[in-house]
Amino acid sequence: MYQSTLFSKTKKETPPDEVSLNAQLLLQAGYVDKLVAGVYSYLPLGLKVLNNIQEIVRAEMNKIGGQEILMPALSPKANWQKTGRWEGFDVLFKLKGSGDKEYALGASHEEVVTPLVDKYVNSYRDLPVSLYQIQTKFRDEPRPKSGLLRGREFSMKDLYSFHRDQADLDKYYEKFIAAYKNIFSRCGLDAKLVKSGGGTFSKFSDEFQVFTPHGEDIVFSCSKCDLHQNKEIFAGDKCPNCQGKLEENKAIEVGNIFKLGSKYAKDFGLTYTDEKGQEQDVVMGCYGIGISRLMGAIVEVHHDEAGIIWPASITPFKVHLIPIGADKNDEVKSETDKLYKALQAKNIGVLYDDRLDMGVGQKLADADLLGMPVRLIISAKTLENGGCEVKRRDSDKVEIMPFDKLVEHLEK
RNA sequence: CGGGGCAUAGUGUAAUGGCAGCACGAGUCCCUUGGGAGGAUUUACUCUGGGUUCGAAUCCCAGUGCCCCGACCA
Repeated sequence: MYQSTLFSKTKKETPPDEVSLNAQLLLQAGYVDKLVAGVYSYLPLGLKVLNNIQEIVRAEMNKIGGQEILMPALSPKANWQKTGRWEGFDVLFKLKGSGDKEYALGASHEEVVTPLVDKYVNSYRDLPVSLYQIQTKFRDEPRPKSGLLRGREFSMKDLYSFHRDQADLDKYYEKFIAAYKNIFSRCGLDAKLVKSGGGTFSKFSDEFQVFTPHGEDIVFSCSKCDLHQNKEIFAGDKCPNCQGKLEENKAIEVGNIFKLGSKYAKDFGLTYTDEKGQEQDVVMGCYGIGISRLMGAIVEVHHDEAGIIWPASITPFKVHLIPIGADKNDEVKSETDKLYKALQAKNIGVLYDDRLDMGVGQKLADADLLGMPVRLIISAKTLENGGCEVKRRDSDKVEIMPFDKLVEHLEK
């Protein structure tokens, strides 16, 4: 993509009132725009990142048998009354339509998915089944904060699994833990599985937490046995497993999985008939990942003083191509154009800084801020040296590489 | 939902109760290309509603919004 045509622009100054790093960097670099507290627009580059994260999540969910659907964001009051969450879910957005009919904006989808599954699941032969969606969630948080980490409207993947009994759920639950670990590591994050307090309907849950100084959760980790527990449920000073010493860390919750049991199945009469002709309650699990929060968490972890450092797996473009002196030097211009086409032909994502009226300092500062993993510079100097300068965003090492080797090198 | 801070041009900031200014940006022109360069010229601003005052960006009251701390986070 030509940078001169890019809708968003970087800002010279960091937003002065933002403290959280992901908010500062994503706003300054023009990845997102804030409409009101906790509500963001995703601009062209930001949406690319979000989509890349979604694709990783999709791939891992599909791999373990998840089937993607899309449920409505709007749902009728009656469904929420059935589960007791019309009144019981503090952050639920409620609204009135014509004829004073009342609705909720989806804050979670048990109230939609359970009656949906009830229409199709009748027999033990129909189980297990896993349905997921990637959708905008709405929660009227009392205090949105920290950029993308806690919003009133955010992108979430929620999967619901349905089983004939607890043993089957337990078996699947382990698969999800493995899939979640893959997702986070593919996104460049080291997420720890943390035991945590559950909500109203389950005694405990498992959270995936990324340790960073700007997290809002506190996690106790055992130095000996790799047990991690949320402060919510545990506040002693020794590991309950092995009496090892505990370390306290701040962390961001990027995923949360629950065993729901039959609570929602009972509310909606979701049952199946077993081999003996007996009617049984379906057992459910629920598995969430905050897609937009994940994007914020990645920035919290991957950055330096100059800007963002995107992991290659989710970067909007792999390469930032920057000519220097292209308006004066025809060869610089033509070689850069040629390389741009060659990279595109190989499907290597490339942002071409073709802005002619911009000083080199500004271009390089933009490149650092925007954070593409590979920076390529072509100038009279690099052409004299036989090629193009290659620098990775996460290192200070600079090397000159001939054009014929370059494309091949970048394909790796 | 309790507490604190802040609110001036598109952005960032200045102005004892007395002519709202500067920088960046944006427009036009010139110049410039290895770390936000320079010149000429144009452009645009006091969150909302009340009050005090001869006079309010400035003081007072209310509201709204943003950020931060806490509570909350199925």
